[in-house]
Amino acid sequence: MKVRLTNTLTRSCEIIEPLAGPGQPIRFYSCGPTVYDDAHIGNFRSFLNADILRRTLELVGHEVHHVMNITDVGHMTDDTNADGGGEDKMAVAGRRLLEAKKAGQLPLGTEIDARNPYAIAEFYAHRFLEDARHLGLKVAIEEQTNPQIMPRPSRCIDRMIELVQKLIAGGNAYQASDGAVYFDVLSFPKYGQLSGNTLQNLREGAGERINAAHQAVKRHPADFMLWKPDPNHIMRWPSPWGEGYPGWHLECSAMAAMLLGDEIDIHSGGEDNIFPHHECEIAQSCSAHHSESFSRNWFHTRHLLVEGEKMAKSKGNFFTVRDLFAKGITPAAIRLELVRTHYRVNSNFTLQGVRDCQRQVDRWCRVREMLAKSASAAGSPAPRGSAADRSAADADIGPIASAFEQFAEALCDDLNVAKAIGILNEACARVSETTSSSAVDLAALNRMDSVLGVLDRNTALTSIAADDLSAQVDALLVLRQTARAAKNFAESDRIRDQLAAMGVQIKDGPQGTTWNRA
RNA sequence: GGCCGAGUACCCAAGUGGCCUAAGGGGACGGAUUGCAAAUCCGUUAUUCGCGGGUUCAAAUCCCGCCUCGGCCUCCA
Repeated sequence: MKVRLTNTLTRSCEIIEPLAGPGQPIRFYSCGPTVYDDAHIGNFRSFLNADILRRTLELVGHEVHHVMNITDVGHMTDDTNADGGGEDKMAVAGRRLLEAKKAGQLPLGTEIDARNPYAIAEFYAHRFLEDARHLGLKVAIEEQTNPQIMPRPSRCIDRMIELVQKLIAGGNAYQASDGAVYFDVLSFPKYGQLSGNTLQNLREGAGERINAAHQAVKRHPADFMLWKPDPNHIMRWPSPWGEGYPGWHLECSAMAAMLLGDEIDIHSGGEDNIFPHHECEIAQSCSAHHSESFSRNWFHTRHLLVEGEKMAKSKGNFFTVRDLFAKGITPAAIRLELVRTHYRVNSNFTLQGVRDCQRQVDRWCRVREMLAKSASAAGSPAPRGSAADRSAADADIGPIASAFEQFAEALCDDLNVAKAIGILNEACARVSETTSSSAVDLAALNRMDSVLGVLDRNTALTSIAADDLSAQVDALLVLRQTARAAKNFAESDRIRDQLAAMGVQIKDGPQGTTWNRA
């Protein structure tokens, strides 16, 4: 089975085969977060779709070398001056942290030097990795044993300087009269191929955000910065062009080449990365390495709306994943809500949608428990490798196992997650408790979940405060059970109402009463 | 102005020329179950695909026009 994926560069759906040859790993680079604040659900939609792609490639047997950067350098606040002006976002984050500290809003035990940009980046990078692992981002889980797969640009400045030197030597970059080094877009005729923003189109567009004074020193208005000398900047390094900092397109070109090679298979990011970021990366990488292409396939996830509107702090519809964890929503439900809409369509994140996903995952978990119970009761081992064993298992193939091919095929078809979910649901409805195929079905379900990544993540992250609650709830449930045994239903219902007022919903089952936060 | 997407039931969403009188989930409604609930399980829930034309034996799917929404055009996932 082969994975087909829409390539932004060619605008067509293409089969993914390792560039290095059959059986070789797929080299996959994802643009990761910039760590001057907590990542929000929109960021995670893009990261999780990259994760689904990676897991789908693995499902069909590819080895995937996946790298995701954690950007801690080079982002400016001032959008009217794209050539490196404005304030460093780390400096702004430091001020914000300082204010939060004064207001007593930082979590207990947080000690951070808000004047040190590296400490700020480290603080948010750590929080990002926590969030990412909760949501099952495989690259972040692997990072624990192999830290280099999530590189930090601040530790790769040498590679960036080398790249700039190569570009200058090759005639693709120049130092302007303001001291900054710029990429010469006229030296790269394919500029604009990815985004459609060809130099011709850019000129017609006559962007109003271009600052005339800065444009004056450049050979072409679209030339972009590679190195900015600035002895007063909060994060700066020595370079042949003076102490300063690198342009923000440089990091991915340098780190992808360092960790994956000059040409890679797939490069991903959010749709807003298409231009200018990825367009500029292509120009830099191809020019520096004298190669035809930088990445064979470009994978872009469209933006997320929240409750039908563009996400914005001022609208009150801005969520970080931590906000949602705090509401008692499980990581699995958030993960599913963020990946169930096709990656090439804008999705609309809603709290209702998260609840839908929660119920969906709960149901799959129940099916899995049932299969596990039934399989262990039957004592039937998972099918072994021998031909005889396998044919015996085939005779007994259950609804989930027989849906597996279709499920995988849906994912291979440009990551049709919604269709795959539909196939799984139909199969779940046909699972019965008395079946001799439980072990086979269970194995198939677990394989499906190796892509969905939700079944082992369906537990709410509880806080310290929650433990007090559970002690109270348990005490009330004992009282209620006593009342019910005495057929004092008025009292038992009163206790149930009291629990409901505490935000606790209860279920009477054959094994006793269970509860959860409503 | 340039480039790129999208409009399918109350909500989310699959379907890109005939197997579509349109998957799947949520909700709602009906049934089973329950002391009553909740949860669970079963069933019902779009003759119709933004609007108007056209092509075709056949259109949600192709073509033309229109309307609406979203993204990018040097902060951004």
